[in-house]
Amino acid sequence: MDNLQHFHRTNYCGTLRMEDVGKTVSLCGWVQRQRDLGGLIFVDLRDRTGLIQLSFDDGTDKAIFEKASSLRSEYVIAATGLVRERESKTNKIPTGDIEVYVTELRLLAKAETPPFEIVENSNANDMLRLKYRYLDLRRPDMQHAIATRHRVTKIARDYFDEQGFLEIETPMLTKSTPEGARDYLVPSRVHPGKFYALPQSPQQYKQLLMLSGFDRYMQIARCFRDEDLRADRQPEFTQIDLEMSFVNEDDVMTIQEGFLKRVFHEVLNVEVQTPFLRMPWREAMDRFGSDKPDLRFGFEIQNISDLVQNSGFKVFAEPVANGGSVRLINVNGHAADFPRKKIDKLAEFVKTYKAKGLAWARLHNGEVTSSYQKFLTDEENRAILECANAQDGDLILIVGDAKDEVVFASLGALRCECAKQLGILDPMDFKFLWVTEFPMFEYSEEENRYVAMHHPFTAPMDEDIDKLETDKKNCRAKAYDIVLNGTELGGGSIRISVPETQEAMFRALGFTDEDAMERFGHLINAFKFGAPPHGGLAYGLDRLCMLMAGADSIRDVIAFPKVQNASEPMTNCPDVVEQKQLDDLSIAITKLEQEPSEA
RNA sequence: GGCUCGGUAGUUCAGUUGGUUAGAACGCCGGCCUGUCACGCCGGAGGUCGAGGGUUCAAGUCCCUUCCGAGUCGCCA
Repeated sequence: MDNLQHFHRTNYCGTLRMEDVGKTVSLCGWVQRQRDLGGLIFVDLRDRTGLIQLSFDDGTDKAIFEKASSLRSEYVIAATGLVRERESKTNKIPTGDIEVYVTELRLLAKAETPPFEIVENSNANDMLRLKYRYLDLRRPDMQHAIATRHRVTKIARDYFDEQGFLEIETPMLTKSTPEGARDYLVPSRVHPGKFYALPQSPQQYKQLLMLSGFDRYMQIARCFRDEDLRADRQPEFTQIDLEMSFVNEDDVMTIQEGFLKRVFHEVLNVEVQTPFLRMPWREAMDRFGSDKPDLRFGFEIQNISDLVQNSGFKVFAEPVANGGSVRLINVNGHAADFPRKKIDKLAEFVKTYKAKGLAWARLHNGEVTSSYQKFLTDEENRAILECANAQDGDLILIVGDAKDEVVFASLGALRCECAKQLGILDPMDFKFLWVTEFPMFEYSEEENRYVAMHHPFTAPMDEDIDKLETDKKNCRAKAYDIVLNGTELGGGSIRISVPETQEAMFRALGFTDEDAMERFGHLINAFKFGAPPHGGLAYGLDRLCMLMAGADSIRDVIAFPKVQNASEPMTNCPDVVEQKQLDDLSIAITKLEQEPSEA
């Protein structure tokens, strides 16, 4: 094995071009592939910038030629040689017109055959990729995704610095919060039986920083939530966290639009139009059945409750009579794409969202077939199609339920599912939207009370302040989410800065004064000492990067992510610890996980 | 916790109504080869069909249990 003594890299592989012909260069990297033609050997050398071809022939020193002959995929080498034009140029990679004719070759490390090929667009399964994540990260698309993430955070720091924000770190060991997600707990050794919590977000600290007068704060903040995973949810994730003093909603949103415009321009060369569309939560629900609507396509929701409430068809009439509604979407122009079998699948799909069924009408070749028309009068049938603005070729999908939430959830998910199945979603078409005027509260069936939809420090809209305790259902918040292509990119609000309002909020949530003091005493006390009006926002950095990288999961933009059961296949954490460690922490294990059999 | 889909050479997959010795491609190993670039040609090795149990003369295939993964509902202030 060779070493690097007196060897100095002069260039990265993927950056060499025709104008470098004639130069002597020294390169380092991994062997992508070796092609031994007998008296002639080619080696594709890879580093983080790309590939370059090395060549060896009968003019090459014999020892070097033999060494080149022994090279295998993923061996680590260093080579010095002359950049020259290739004899035949068939390769379209950026360095495809040149090669390096090697005069010195050092073998720095051998490599076992990797469990999957180190190539772009690997189709190796996720588990295998994660078990050997360090190899997976060698692949060009992962290198690109991680580099993209770096650029996004770099631009965030630059942009917000220019806007007068200070980057300030907040603690990772904090106090457990009563509402919201489950906390990850950290036992205290010096306080037996007591625990820190890892932060779900730096929310309270950043508000206190406003109180301290820092005026504009930002942090690339790691956050932790002990909840089940999703394609866009990891137990630890990263926020671009921001807070500003002496601002209203407009001020916050305008600053953010500037940031997103710049990130998309600099990273993707995509020009984003500002200001973004703004839409009250109520309208988003009514039109799209979602608080994070994807605006890349139509299929908007129409309410047909009035048209069918008196019909003899119980499936339509009863939901309305019981306080719910009947609504439809028109998947216009796509009746032919949804034969009966596919509609049946969609009916199964909406059951996921607790819909009892799916009524439908297809307008195809001048004929109307539907699952419900025989139960309705001609007039009712006509009214429904009219309301849907139905033309020949359209597909109408109808859901009714005594609970509006079920209707919205079903149709909201259905319109996205249809668009997905139709393949009309362009990942490089970026449609931003601010969703505003969120409800302050949502009813928790589990807890039998109203809970804060955002968090308990969110300010109510000025005109709704008196509804805080009298009309929780209709009380709206100064809260806003930034939505991109059906994904919640971030959310924020103007915070409560008036102690009396904060007290009213705690009362509204059912906290006694003692509860509130015990849990948020530091904040309540602080606010007595002169709190500036303030508000902010936090982005899910992982989601932003995922959308920018065109990835399907935030795992693809996180170097070392966790799998669905919150474990990490490479290091095998979480894992048992030694009894001594538990004893130090005064912790006794009461329930042991069953030992899994070998998979 | 629920639902759906999946687990077969190193990898990605195929495997019929249950029926001979479980296949392909790529990768890997050996040999040949002076312009390849998904090099080519010849040869070879490689399998606890996730695990356990059951039905059967016979199970990769059918049944039960279980583990693992993906998606999703619940959950995620």
